[in-house]
Amino acid sequence: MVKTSTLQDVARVANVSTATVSRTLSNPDVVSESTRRRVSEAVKVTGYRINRAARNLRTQRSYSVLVLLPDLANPFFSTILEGISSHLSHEGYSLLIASTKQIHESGERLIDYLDDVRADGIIILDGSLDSQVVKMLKDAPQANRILFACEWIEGTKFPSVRCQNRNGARTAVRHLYELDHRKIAHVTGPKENVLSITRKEAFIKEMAQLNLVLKPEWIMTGDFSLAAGCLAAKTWIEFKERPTAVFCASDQLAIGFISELSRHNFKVPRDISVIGFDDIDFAEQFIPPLTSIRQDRLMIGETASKMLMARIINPHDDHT
Amino acid sequence: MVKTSTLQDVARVANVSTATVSRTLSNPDVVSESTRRRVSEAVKVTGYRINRAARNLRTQRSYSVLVLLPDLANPFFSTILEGISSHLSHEGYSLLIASTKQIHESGERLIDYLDDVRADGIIILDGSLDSQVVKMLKDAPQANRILFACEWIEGTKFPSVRCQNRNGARTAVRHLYELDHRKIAHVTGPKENVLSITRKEAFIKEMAQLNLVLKPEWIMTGDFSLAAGCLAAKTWIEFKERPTAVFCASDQLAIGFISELSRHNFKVPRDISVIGFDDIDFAEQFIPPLTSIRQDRLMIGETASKMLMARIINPHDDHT
DNA sequence: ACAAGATATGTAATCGATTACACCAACTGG
DNA sequence: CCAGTTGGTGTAATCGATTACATATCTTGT
Repeated sequence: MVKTSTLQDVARVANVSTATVSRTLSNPDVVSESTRRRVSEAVKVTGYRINRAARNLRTQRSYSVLVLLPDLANPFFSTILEGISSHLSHEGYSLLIASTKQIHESGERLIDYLDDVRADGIIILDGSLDSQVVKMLKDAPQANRILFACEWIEGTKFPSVRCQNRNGARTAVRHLYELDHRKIAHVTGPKENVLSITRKEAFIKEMAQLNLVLKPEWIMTGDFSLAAGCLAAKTWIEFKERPTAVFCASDQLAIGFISELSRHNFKVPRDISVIGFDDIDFAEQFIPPLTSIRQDRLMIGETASKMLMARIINPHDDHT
Repeated sequence: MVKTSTLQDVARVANVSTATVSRTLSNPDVVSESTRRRVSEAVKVTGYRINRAARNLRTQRSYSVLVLLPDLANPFFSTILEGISSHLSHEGYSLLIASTKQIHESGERLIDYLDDVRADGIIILDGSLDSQVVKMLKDAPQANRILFACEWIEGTKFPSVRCQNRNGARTAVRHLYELDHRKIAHVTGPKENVLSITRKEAFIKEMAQLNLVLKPEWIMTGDFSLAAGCLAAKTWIEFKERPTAVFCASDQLAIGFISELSRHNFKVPRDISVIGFDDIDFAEQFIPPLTSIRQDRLMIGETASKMLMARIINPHDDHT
């Protein structure tokens, strides 16, 4: 076992009390210039490192935040994580990660993270949480230290940081309209997903706004995946009257769509214009004809982290 | 502030001492059947949840592991993370994440995570750590609670979990050989990267083994990226005598290579066979002609986690 | 010169779980 | 019948930092 030096050791060397050392470290302004120097010196010679476990116990805080993902292996979330992580680390907080699946499997309760001082707050990136879990979270007294990012759950009061879903969809349609497209199709995400629904609604609304005809079959239900994109492409090929443009609810869909078309010797944008949603790096580099509605995921992560931090530090505000 | 009940509360309700409650919870076999029942009951009625901060302080352990990544936004690591996370959660451990960049920026020292009881061990997924940092880690008394996965650092005694780089490269060459290819090119990863170097060496060795001619210019230096793959494709096109197959050190390279070729109306595998390395999901689904050397990243993560856990629990073994 | 305030520091309780040690009762074998 | 063992439980110290409160010293204004 490695023995690190404690506050006591520093106090002894600096010839002051532990209280003074603690103050010097966490609130240097209240101690005198000379003590500050002596303590700093003592910290240096003893190689003192604070013991977080002790601080956490005393302050009942962990100085860390839990991020809950639906699935760690999904690259979609990594940029958001990067945003969160960067802000947290800047604030001296640590980042804990868990996946919905594992929480569920291990029979652990999400709220326990807050209860047992493992995390000071939770950011949830999963809009399809079990409704029982959601209910428990909603009613918990610590609910104000939980927020959603990217996805959210309709009908709860949890704050959420979202990208411009409505606006994005509108922009996509406008963009295609300005390229003189009048027949525009849409490939949606999973049926029950809030993002899908929001984007689809905005799509329909904007089509109406522009007085464009929208045949029901032009809205193809997918699930954000490449495979669904391929499927949609096959459907499109079969149409008697083919839309000249398609707005896909994700880049994965769009890429699947384009690649399936190219397998059937259709060319983008010669035969059809495709616009995606998310702006994943991979797409950007790989499929030049793919235009995408940018989601600044770094920013989403950072904003979420900032909001949560504000709530942790000032738990009584309701931050409306 | 939410007041959760403590061991004391449970003890009072069950009419036993805190010691007994603690024992019941962590080591049920040593208490009598009847106490066990009374305590469980008391836990239920009080809604007791252990306070980890207190336990951590007392036991000087945090029951969590830090994973250090070069860059969170790189999707390559997410599957490894999934493997690590799943095993940790199964063992009741938490997963802390940090990126090399942020550690560096915040001026924090990696070893502090072990020193200040934030983490019990560290898994490093970054083979290009600053050599100063590595040195500090190597000499630290807690060095036996650090290990590498995927990448590693030559010349250190840190254990590392690796995929079959040498074997993979050999398999790739053999595979191409069996498809009757005799002129095989190689696109490498970043020059100084251990993975690149290992794979390149194995490639060269296997080519020699099979008595195949290997022109120096057939080895193209890349950096694992799509862009580098595109570049390599352009180089290939320029060759007077074109190799009929190419082994790319990553799937990204391979995809870039294939897509650049298709832009110049070359077809895979008609004009050239391409084999990648990593087996990223995306590639698999999207580029059917791409064969790839599978890296079971889930397994790598899980193995790393297991190894680390063994070292945490039994710190004096040297686990040779 | 002295009350009132400001400034700096020390004393000691505290957070909540773990565990070494002590203790007692019940049982065993000779 | 008693020494020795076993099983079950309680007492209290402990981990290391924070902080309310007490105390001491120094200013400052009148």
